[in-house]
Amino acid sequence: MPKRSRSTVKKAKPSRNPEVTKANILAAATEEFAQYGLSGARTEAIATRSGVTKAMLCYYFKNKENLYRAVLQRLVDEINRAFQPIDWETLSPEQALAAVVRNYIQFEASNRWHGMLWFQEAIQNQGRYGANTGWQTGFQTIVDILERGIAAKKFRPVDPFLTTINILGVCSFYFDAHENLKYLDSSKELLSAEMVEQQTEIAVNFILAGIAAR
Amino acid sequence: MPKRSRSTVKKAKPSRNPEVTKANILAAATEEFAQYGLSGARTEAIATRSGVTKAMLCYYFKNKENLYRAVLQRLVDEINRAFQPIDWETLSPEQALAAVVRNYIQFEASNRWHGMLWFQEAIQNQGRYGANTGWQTGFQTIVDILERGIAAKKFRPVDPFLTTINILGVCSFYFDAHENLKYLDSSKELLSAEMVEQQTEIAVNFILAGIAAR
DNA sequence: ACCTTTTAATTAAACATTTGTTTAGTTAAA
DNA sequence: TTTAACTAAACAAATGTTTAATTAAAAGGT
Repeated sequence: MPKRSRSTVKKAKPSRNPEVTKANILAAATEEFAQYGLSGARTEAIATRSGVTKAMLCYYFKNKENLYRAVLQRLVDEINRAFQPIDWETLSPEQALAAVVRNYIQFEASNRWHGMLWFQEAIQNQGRYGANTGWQTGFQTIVDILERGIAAKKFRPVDPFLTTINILGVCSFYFDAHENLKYLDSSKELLSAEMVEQQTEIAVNFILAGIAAR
Repeated sequence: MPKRSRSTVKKAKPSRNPEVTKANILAAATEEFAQYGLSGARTEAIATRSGVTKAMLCYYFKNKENLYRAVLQRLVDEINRAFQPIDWETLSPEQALAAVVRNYIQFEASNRWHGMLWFQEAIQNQGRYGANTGWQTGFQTIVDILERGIAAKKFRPVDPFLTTINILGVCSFYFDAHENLKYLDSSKELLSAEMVEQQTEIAVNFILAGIAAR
């Protein structure tokens, strides 16, 4: 039997603080569910990762399925919060798109498990547990900007729906697939701040050039 | 407990033909491993999906881990075969890149489980079982074309490594994430021939415009 | 402050299923 | 009759959940 990967969550000693313990469990569960999905995740592994016993998971979250729901809910809250700040209407279509792309890449970079988790949710559970609310927010924002840019003749008359998918692909793929990509050039540390910064600029230029009117 | 999704593999009646049976098992296992990964996949499910008993899996493949290896190996063979046909050197950089992109999208479209399986392999097993041979072939091809196009001043002086990742992102994301994306517009059948054709053209234009010299 | 009582967080062990693998037997083709 | 494909049932190990006991903190009375 193959060994499972180690956690990046610090195994805190029992804190006897319900909020801290719950947060530790949620963090560990997020990792485990992102890697293995609902059915593949092991409660034992989540317990070890968060430094508590399996019984604690049921104590705070009743059961595995419920814990999974809690993890998804927290993620939805996080992404919704992350997409508040920018005031899109005051920017030109190009500036707005660049801002959204940077924002989205930044979010993917600081929430390594986000994309993976929705991915697992979709292919294992057909979105039963979250109706994939995780994508909707960012998606509509980009569609709107594209339509505005097309109307203003700043962008080519591309299909907004498919083009938004391709833009999200550029933003997500680097992070979602980085465990695969790292084998292609072992000298590059894909998640380092410098590489992420470099990829951000390249992605922004690539996307803007890809839809610019000429 | 959540129910698992149904299979698209026809449950053939016992054929008493070792080759056919092995092929059925491999097809069913490919789906199951793509959805759930090595540890999450259930031998019971693979057996049901291929219309045989669990014992057959051990009979032909010894154990789950070995069956997984066989699935990965078959995938590597398939992708290597798929990337033979095109004679890159006789084409211009633009033509060559367009051809590779079309070819790759075509491959993703007809091998729904390919991308998902390497994804699971990477995040669950850190590439232990295949060293991610699945990406290498297509990747280097694109890097070479980009370098040729840059040298010929047909392409902007982009970073070939990161740009190739972004190109692969555009080609893969539509299919890898389609279980998520389908919730965004339920009126569109993303894997239909027409939609795939449309997405192919949009992706080719988007990519070529994204790196073209101006 | 000090001791007792209560409450809640936590654990260890038990339990019932599930799951991967093996065994022994059965069926059909050669 | 022999051989190989295949099945049903048994087995042992794992896995999700529950139970009962333990620990530490908070609360309350003197």
